[in-house]
Amino acid sequence: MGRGRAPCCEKIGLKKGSWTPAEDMRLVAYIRRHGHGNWRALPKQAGLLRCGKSCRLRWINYLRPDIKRGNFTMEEEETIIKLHQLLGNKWSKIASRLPGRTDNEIKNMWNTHLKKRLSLDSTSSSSSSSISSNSNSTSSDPRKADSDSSNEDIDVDPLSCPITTDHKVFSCSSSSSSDMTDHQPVQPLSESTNVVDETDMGVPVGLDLDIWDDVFDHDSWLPICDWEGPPPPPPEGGIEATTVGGDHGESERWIAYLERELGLWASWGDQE
DNA sequence: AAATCATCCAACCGCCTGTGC
DNA sequence: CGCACAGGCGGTTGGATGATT
Repeated sequence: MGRGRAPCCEKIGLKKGSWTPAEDMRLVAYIRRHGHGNWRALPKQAGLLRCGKSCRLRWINYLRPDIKRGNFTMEEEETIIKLHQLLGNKWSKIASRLPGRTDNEIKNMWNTHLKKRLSLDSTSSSSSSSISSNSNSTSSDPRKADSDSSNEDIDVDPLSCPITTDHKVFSCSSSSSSDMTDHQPVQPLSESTNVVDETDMGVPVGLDLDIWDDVFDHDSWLPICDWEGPPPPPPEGGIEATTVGGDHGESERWIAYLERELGLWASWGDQE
């Protein structure tokens, strides 16, 4: 690209802006059923009036079941700072060392919190803080930082893989070049486990999806929270790594969680 | 209570890279 | 080898929300 390539999608008639819960559910349903082999073709096949890029971004940054949401821990922040020293603005590489965190999330975290914090640190203690000195050089102009020879060749993880914090961790069986945004495409569900129904609004039910660690007991996978009560708390504890094709109970629990997260619970209840 | 300002973060945009033909 | 395409990345934007006046 960069060679006069046409836009990734027809701009006309495609929706932009925030995603609605129904769109989210439709996207999740499609990906869990068919995988995402071709992002450009996906929205059409899934019946979404969205650009393929938009679908991909939404999936990676928000809908992927292995996303860890909630505040960054101190360990995570320190990890980001250290990795930024090494890698510069290579957010996807940094994200690959922080299981459950997306490059976008880390980038936002850096721009809104860590950069300020480091600049404050550097001014308050003008002594030789390697972090502040390095971050200054990299954050001012990331492209320069990228071309810096010290950052250039860090393709292989200079640290052990991955840097873990107190949360659930992905297996690191894949090669070092992979990262969180570069997982193998989600595999379609097998027919036997693939029970996807769609309501009139395209909301799937019976998906085989993963579940939050905080929401379900790890051994029994029974819900910890009261499902008849208020919605479950935000998944601050992170989510277990994906195991596509797990048992059906997982599906239902996950979809129940999604329904609540996306605010579809009430509307579904109305429909039934 | 209303207006204004500041902050956060989801999403978009444009460019780059990798791959197949 | 060159081209076209798709995926991916990083920078930026703008709406939403919270804080302050």
